[in-house]
Amino acid sequence: MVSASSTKRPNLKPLGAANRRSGPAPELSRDALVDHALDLADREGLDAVAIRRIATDFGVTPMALYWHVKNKDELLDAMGDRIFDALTVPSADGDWLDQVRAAVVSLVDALRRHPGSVDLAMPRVLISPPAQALAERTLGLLRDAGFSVREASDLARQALLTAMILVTGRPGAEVDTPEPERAAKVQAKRAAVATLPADLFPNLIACADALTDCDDVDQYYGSGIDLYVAGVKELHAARH
Amino acid sequence: MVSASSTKRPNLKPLGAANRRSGPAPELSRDALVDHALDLADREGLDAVAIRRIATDFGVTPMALYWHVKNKDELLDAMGDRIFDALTVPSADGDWLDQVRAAVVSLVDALRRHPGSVDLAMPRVLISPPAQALAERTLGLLRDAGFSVREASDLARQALLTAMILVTGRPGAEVDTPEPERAAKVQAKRAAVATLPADLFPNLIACADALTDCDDVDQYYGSGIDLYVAGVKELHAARH
DNA sequence: ACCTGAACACCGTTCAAGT
DNA sequence: ACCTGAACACCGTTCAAGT
Repeated sequence: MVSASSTKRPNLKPLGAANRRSGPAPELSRDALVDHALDLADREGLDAVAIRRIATDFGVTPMALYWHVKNKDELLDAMGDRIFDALTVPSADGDWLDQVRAAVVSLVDALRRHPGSVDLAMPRVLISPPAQALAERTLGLLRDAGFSVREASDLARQALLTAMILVTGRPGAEVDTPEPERAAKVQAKRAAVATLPADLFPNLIACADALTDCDDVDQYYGSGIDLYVAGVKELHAARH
Repeated sequence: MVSASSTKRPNLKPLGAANRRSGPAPELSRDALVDHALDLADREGLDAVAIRRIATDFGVTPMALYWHVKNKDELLDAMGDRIFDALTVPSADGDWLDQVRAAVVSLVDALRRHPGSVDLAMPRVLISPPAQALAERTLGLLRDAGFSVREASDLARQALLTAMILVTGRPGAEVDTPEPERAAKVQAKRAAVATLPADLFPNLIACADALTDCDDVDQYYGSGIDLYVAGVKELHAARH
């Protein structure tokens, strides 16, 4: 019952562990590594996911990580896989278009949990089992609706891309920048628009606030998904 | 008519300049810097855009770059702006929906020229003058068609995101990975799919090739843009 | 105006060695 | 099985100094 890592600590630094905020610095393990990396990416951006940085967060030397993970790429891949682990394949009832919508919704929901690591999802979508399951379902829906292999593939890919881009490109969610300078960037954009001649750029000026911020997050995702589903519907209708 | 930089070269390395492939290593200047950085990103990915790396490409010390550019962020911003410089605002004739399509096409065409730097575009879209012009036009079209400020803003943003994602996510265009390992990654994906039970994943198996490669690039972009335009059309029709 | 030298605080990774 | 020490080749950036 002795608290882990209280014994046998070399007398180097004051403590070495949890000196970063929000870091309880738990037992080192592959899972703990991936979890911490995902958290880090969400809080400070993907660039903050550094072997050395994570090592000090765990109170350990950088090389310790190489026991649990082959190299940084493998860590990144594991993060991508972990994102899809939260994926739930929706139940198969309702209109086929509703089911397509449900698939995109579940994709968006999974990605929203780790906005800082969304870019890691694409390369793993054909490898992660839950993602494979959802892909199979979606492709089946599209194929049954009459789309060709090429069309269904393109539409399914677009579904993932849409979900990714909604999360990544959400205004007000620049994940990699801490509050002080994030506000400065938004300010810079609005300022750049504000100096424009009002007679030449009436619409841009009118939409500046709507473009740089996002009052209702759920309706933002809703309308993004609506656009995709509406596109699929229209393309399907145009096939006759 | 003496060739530039042939005089007064310190006797350090053999030559120091153009030792990287494809590098004529021209006169150092802000424009040359940005051009080279864009090329680098297209050939080897955005990570290859490093101050020190670029410096050696120009045959110069890293600190020399800081005269032409405040820091790396400013270089990245300049790259984003340069992408939009190739943007042509399409002529204003035809159906409003055709004009919306033309706007997306021109966006895609600009982004396709620098696939490695597409991610730098989003933060500059409200700051780059050509992008402002296209945004104004697009927002005007959508507003005139009856969409609200919020709707028009979301749709216009989605247009940019769609263009970005089409270029970024194009199968067979993993920009950051040189040929040897790129083929290996595609192979890994297809292998992962191939080992799946054929009775449970018929569609995924049937679509594996279509998902991992892109035979006809122009039709790929065409159908991606079609989906967006069809979505806008359907959303517009649903407003009555 | 334009560039260098030296220095600092980072980064990923390998390899041999410790327990 | 799990971690460390030392080393290597990178990275962005600052500051004082050169021409």
